Amino acid sequence: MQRGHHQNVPGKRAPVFRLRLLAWYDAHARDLPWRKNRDPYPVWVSEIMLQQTRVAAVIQHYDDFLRRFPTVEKLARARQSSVLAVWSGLGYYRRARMLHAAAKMIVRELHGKFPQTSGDWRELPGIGRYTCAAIASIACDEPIAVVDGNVERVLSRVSSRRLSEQQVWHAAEDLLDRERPGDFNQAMMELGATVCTPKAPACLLCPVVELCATRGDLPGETKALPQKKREIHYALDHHSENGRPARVFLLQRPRDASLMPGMWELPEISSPGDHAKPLFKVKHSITVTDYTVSVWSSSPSNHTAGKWIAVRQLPKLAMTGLARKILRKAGVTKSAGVR
DNA sequence: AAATCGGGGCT
DNA sequence: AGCCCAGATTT
Repeated sequence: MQRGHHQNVPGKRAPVFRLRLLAWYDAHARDLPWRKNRDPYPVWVSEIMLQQTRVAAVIQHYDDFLRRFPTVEKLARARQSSVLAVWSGLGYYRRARMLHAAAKMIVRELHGKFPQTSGDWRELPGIGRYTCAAIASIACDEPIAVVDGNVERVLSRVSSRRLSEQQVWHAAEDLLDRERPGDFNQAMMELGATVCTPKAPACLLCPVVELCATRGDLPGETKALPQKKREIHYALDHHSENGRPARVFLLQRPRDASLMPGMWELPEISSPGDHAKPLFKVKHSITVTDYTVSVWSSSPSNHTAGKWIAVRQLPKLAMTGLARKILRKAGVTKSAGVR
């Protein structure tokens, strides 16, 4: 009887939780591009893009990606470099390679038919415990719960306990609305992203505040990763024709580099040399390092390796996000919308 | 279990 | 200047 410790939202209150959460979601769900339908392909693409990536960042790439690769067949037929070019700036480029590999598997091995269960989705590269459940609940209506950073935070606040990974998944499964699993999962994440935020949660706006044990406090510890700082210098060299940028000198990263292998970037220079001032500076953070980037005007004679790339080709080139940012800021390329 | 993989936006 | 995000894979 008093064994109810293991229940996070007590069983009797779980139906109320579902009702209020879904009613809130029906009224407040953000109008996101991947919520236009429940077709497996766009849902799958969105879930891969959303791995460890904020909604706002995904929105900037999602429509471009689907325009370029409207079907799994088109994606499977594409070159990897084309896929990476559209992915450029989104980060975690392994996701793009695995998405591409999975598309080939779906076309060649599954004859273009998408998996219909979370277990079958799980077999594909780039799809782990979270993603297979997210896709299957949304696109296949399979009653399976997801746990991401949002869900974990919501559930630990609601229960006022720090839960092991096993416990979180169990709690999410208990709470799941089995009639509308896809909406329920998205509602949990939406609540975490927009109301039950890491800091300063908006409990006054929360549909389940009355069922919440903490109402804002988060039990347990936070893990702090040390963020290193580095300065780095790049050489920017470009030709102009008719007063417009025509070609730019770029370098391809080694194919076997662990970080962004095979992608194009500006040549790095060890020191600024005699130049008094860089063209400009930008800030950029990758993995655990915050870079202060200085961009220097440079003459061709300094270059040994690398290639002159036509500016018109740049949108189709697998460039690093930093290179894209620099070229945009330098006025070599226009704003992000160019295809 | 821990390390690795991008990048950016908010506090 | 931290923090941390609709995680998966490798070691």
